[in-house]
Amino acid sequence: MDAFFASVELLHYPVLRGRAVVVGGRGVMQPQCQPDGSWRFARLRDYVGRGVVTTSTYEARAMGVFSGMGLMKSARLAPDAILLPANFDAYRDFSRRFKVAVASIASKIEDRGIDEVYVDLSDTTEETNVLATRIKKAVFDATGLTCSIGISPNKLLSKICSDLEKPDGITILAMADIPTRIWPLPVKKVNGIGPKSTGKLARLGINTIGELAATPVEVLVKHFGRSAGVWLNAAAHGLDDRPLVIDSEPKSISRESTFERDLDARKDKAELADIFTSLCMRVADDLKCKGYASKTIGIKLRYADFRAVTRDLTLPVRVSDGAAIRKAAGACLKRVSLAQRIRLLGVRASGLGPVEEEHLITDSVQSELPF
DNA sequence: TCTGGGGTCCTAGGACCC
DNA sequence: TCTGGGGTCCTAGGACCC
Repeated sequence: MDAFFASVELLHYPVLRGRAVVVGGRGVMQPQCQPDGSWRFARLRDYVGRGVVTTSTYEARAMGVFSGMGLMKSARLAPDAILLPANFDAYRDFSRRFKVAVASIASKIEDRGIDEVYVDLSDTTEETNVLATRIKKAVFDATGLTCSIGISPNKLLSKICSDLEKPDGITILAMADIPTRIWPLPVKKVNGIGPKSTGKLARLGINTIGELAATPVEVLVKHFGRSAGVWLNAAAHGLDDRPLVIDSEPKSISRESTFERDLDARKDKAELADIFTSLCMRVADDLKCKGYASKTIGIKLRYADFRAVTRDLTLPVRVSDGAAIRKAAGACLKRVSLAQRIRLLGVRASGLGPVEEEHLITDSVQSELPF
């Protein structure tokens, strides 16, 4: 989907079309309808806090404002940009609608988060461009939103080329097009090559996917290890044999919160305890809502210097209630240093499985006996 | 004025078992 | 006296993605 969250907001506030608009932050003022029928919006320049840009319109991107950037920093680039609070319920609703629309045309779908899917079109006989146009129309009819589609022999290439003609694009790519269309691109366009790998490759003088393809695999293996080196080489040649993952179960469920100011384990004890308990309760709610229980409870702390630590505790049986989660998370908390100020606290449940019934737990305890 | 929140996957070491 | 090899589970950290 193109600038998904921002585009959903524009459906709601069409007066903002063509403007630099940013979605993000916490405690951002909801747009207010004036007596004369006009809207009053928050401005980026007035934001104070630790929020980041969740999505920005293409007009805002043209000013250098991208996802993940601190709002205070982006305010220097685009002080007059409109700032809207995120409305995740609406985005989830539009997400469901766009996926249903795609599914009405192609049933083999891999869910890749709120605004992306992979679709297997290999069984179709329809002309590719016609098919892509039909999918885009179905999505637009269902949501009023545009998307961009990349069609290629595999997921790696489709992901890259879906981005080439954004917004509202269709890009069809064959293996023979790789030298002209893929190799000139920077390596970070490959899904899986992030900031760290991009930096490391740059230090080796490798900046484009073509330069990566021209690098002997032994050189890559030497610097990135066997597994990553071989993968980098294959990716640069557009090779990817991963199948679509049609149905998948969640592996973990977590909640975390960054504080408005860094908190001190001693001075802000009560506040931290409240936040910690509430995170545990939210994880418990999420687990129950989705019908899971968790064998491993973990915590995450981020200190004022942005260093993060995690601790895990695996329990004898899966749990899903807030009290049990809090108890396990509390035990994890005892194993981290609380000498430094804290900016983030998180609670995570993994090792997910069905909620165990009382008699099953008893059975399993009994069966543990060695006689 | 640094840097959200919800995830997945990988690596690597140690415990433990057969 | 100087000690295998394979497998699984657990833990911690880190890279990456949406």
